[in-house]
Amino acid sequence: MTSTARPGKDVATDPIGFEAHDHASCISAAVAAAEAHCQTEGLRFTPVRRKALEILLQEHRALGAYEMLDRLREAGFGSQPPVAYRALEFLVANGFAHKIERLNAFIACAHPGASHSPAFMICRRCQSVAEAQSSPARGALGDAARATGFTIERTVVEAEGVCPACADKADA
Amino acid sequence: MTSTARPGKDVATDPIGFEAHDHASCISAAVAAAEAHCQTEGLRFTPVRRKALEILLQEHRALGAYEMLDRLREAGFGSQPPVAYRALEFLVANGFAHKIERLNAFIACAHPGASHSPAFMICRRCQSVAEAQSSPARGALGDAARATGFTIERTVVEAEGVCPACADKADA
DNA sequence: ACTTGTCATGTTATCTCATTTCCTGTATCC
DNA sequence: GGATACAGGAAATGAGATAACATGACAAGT
Repeated sequence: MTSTARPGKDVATDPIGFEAHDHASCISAAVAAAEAHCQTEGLRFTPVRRKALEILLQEHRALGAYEMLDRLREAGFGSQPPVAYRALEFLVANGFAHKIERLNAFIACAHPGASHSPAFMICRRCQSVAEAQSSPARGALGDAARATGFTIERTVVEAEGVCPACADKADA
Repeated sequence: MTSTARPGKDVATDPIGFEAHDHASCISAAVAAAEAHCQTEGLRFTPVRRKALEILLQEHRALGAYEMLDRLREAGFGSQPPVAYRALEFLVANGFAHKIERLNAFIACAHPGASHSPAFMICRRCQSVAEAQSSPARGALGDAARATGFTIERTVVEAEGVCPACADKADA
């Protein structure tokens, strides 16, 4: 994992997105954006859901459902799996988070609001995940779909490899 | 050997999977091809591995590891999870099968021998899976990887949607 | 023929991930 | 107030995956 496993502090150069972040403000901004979105859509941004999103943003990495459950329990919420799964399902359904199929884990959306067909780069060394955009329907896959009459509704695009930080470590 | 699935020949770009098959012969052909490949590569195409591949080919759909385990047990092999997982791992490692991350399930490779960066189309109604080719490293994802210094080693590309057969059913 | 190393298989136990089911509270609408 | 729809809590279980260890098959080296 990352060198600095201290949530909430000194994350300024956190390599996880492969870039630097002003973490504290990106959290509050994302939460506020989610809240606003829920308001306009008539969705309920309840305490568990808010807390789950905060946790994902704070960790800034892919979190398993049971890790999420631990955090939620610490925060005083229910401690049974469905509590975490329901909150995560809500976040994913509304574009505030994504599920990384390869890891069976969840991560806060890095581009909330943006039109979404996300792609992920997963470091097999440090497990860090970076989010990018993709348009898989416009490549060979799209051609195949059109040729067979398959209707694409959603895509999972996940690249596994080595992030720059781990590559550097290996060189040294 | 059959009309549609000739391993080793250049069917590589056919998005097969939502089409008719001469099943019996496509199974034996694929098994024979796998056997030949193992021979030349010095790999051991043991009874469990052969049976596992036959099962995948026969079912012609994505099979969970425990379903596979059930079939293997019926066929007189060991009945503990590692038996199935090891056989599946061998098949995947050698390109005879693929794992569908979205389903946590395994399917026989539709283009054995072809250079492999597979993409899948998964019907959310009937769970059928078709295999196509993809080159995700050449699109937006590849650009993002180069921009950040991420080295792509492997990609998972899975599209979820509705297959032509199920779409027809819905129309009717 | 015997030993050694390697790989495959079998088995137990355990771990992680995910869902079903049922019940309770609480907003909202009429 | 009563109906209804949704959210959350809790129990139990299902489903996916692996660690750890023992045994068996087989080829290579002596």
